[in-house]
Amino acid sequence: MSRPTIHDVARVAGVSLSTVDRVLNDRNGVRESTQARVAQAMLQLGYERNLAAANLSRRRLYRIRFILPAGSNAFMRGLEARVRDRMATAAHESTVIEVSTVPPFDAQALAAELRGLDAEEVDGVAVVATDATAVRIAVQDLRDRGIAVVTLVSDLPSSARQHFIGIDNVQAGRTAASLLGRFCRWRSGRMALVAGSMLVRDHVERRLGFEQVIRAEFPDQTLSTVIEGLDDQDIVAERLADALAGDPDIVGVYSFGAGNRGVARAVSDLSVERRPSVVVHELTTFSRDALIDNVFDAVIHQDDAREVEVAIRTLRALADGTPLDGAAERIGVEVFLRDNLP
Amino acid sequence: MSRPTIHDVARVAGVSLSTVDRVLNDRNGVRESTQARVAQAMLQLGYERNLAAANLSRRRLYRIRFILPAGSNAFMRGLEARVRDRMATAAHESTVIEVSTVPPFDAQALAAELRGLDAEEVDGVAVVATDATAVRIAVQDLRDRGIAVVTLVSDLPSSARQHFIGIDNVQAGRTAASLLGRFCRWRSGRMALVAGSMLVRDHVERRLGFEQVIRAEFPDQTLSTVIEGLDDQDIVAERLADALAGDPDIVGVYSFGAGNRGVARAVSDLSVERRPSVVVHELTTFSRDALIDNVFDAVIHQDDAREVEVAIRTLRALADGTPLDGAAERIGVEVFLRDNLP
DNA sequence: GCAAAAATGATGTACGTTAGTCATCAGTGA
DNA sequence: TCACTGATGACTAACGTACATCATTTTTGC
Repeated sequence: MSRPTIHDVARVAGVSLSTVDRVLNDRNGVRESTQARVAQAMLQLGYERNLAAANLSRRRLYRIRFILPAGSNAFMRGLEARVRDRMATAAHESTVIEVSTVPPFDAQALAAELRGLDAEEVDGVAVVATDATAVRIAVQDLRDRGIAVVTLVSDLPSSARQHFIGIDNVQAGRTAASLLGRFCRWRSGRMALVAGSMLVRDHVERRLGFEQVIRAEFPDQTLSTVIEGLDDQDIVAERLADALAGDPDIVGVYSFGAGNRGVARAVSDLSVERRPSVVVHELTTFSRDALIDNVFDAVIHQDDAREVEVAIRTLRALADGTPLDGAAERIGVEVFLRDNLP
Repeated sequence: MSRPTIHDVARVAGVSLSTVDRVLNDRNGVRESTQARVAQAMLQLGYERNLAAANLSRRRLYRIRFILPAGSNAFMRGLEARVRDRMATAAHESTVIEVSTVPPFDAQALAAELRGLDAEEVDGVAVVATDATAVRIAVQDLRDRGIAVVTLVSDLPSSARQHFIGIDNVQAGRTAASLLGRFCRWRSGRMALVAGSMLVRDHVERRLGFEQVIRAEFPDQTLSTVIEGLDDQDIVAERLADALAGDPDIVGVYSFGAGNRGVARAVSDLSVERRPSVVVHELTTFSRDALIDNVFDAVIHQDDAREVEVAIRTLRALADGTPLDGAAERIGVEVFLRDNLP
């Protein structure tokens, strides 16, 4: 009928409620043989603890900390906004969310912030990682202190983080190439790449993926050198305009850093026939408009609201040892054209 | 500090717990003036009922019924599998999921099934709607009896259903056109359309969206007549092969019904240079492989697992009158290329 | 001003679990 | 046999809410 309770388990195992409780919350002072009996009863009944009741009783709070880079990066500020949007709802689910920001690209600052976290105050951390050894050590330390850690948006490979929540950037680059390659299949030429800074791992990966696919599958297309736009729209506009002016064979542009406005300016200056196909990253009000105006052809996107949601769910699941469905929580590389905009 | 409880509300309003309870669960026998005092206290404290505790106390079960078309439609069987996958997890969230199937395209049978639902046994229904008046009436009737209704995958416009959970099929068609138009921008020709049956609303909408965009934005491309494949791969293969043989100018194929295998067979027979760009619907193991083999260029997809998830969340929210975030629950038109496959 | 009716309070039990205290009992070693 | 230890049981209060019962107060109609 309805789900079995600890009472049922106690009855079936022939022990008292207290003993079941002792086993369940593995407190000490239970003989192995009776532990086994209780475990057997649970198995037999298919007992599963009622988390809602348990949390009510122990007044559990899930305390989650998001650590994001400070600064003017539009994506990060959007992400922070999503986190803050989520706070109110989280309260209903007895989870307290806090956000802190650290100087971007500063591994020491990030490591220090992580070190400052206390297991008495935080159950889990979602961190936009800067890839450095100091950070890896800090993460390991957090785990040792019993704090769950997931990386968000930007991963920290071969560290002690329990999950990575974000897109596969190589795949993103491949997807862009797959699109641009097809867009330009019947007019071959050169593909221009616009990066933010090649010092950022994400950008390196996107480029890698892009070049892989263009080389392997679209041999008619050649790659021009990478334009470093430093995530600044004016610099992007200027350098890309130069490139386009200097090379009339550029039929495709893939911009995988910030500075979409700069890309749009440089492209719009060209006559419609000479315009390259353009793929950029991150759907924003601006890139959205550019899609609608047919200045951009496609936008590669990661759903930040979903990333936040998944981070919270993952950390909660880690906190109470619940299994979670990896496939369902996957963050995919999304493709937006002007016609499937949300 | 922590969230206020009914005790706090009672204290602040200067009434007893019983009275707060009466107001909260609007039982009768409370003077308007004191109702107002209690409401005022709640407002002042920002009281919000602890759903977990309430549900525990009243042993609430959310009873949800999915009603899907029977038959061999692969998408529907996949959807059903997703629902069944979700059942186990749902038990932990005190929700009981049931599935029933009805003969496809049979409005009377569906209406009868809906009529047979009892509010004593079901709180909410997620139904893949067949578009007919009988069904509309049955839905209105369900609502009158206090049962929540959402439509899934296929909508029932201007009915009493509270939400539609699925993709916008016009948008899906537009997206396909946007892709194919770009894929074939530099080699203009004819676009072939492969439908299942034009009697199904979804297919009509997809075609509509597709033609809109091709006409408006890709005037170089012309549309060939629609091939009706009747969702049968052999028929699709034969008719499409005929069309391709008869018209060497076909540069793009958009198939928006079932029968992807047939599309693949017809296309694969052509030499690589003569092959059109191909966009189809629904990511399955087959269409996935076809993407990888470069037989299909893109797949338009709706995430069935997500649809199930959202349906459950929506019905639960409707059951306890919680607001829900429309934007977050939106089902988007997804685009898959061989390089962003999950 | 009185009885009847309506509104409110007081109290207890329940939901399934956590967590504590204290008592009991069996087995241990000396 | 004694004192001691470890395992177990019995009981209680609590988490925040729902719901029922009965007693008490206030309001209403006359």
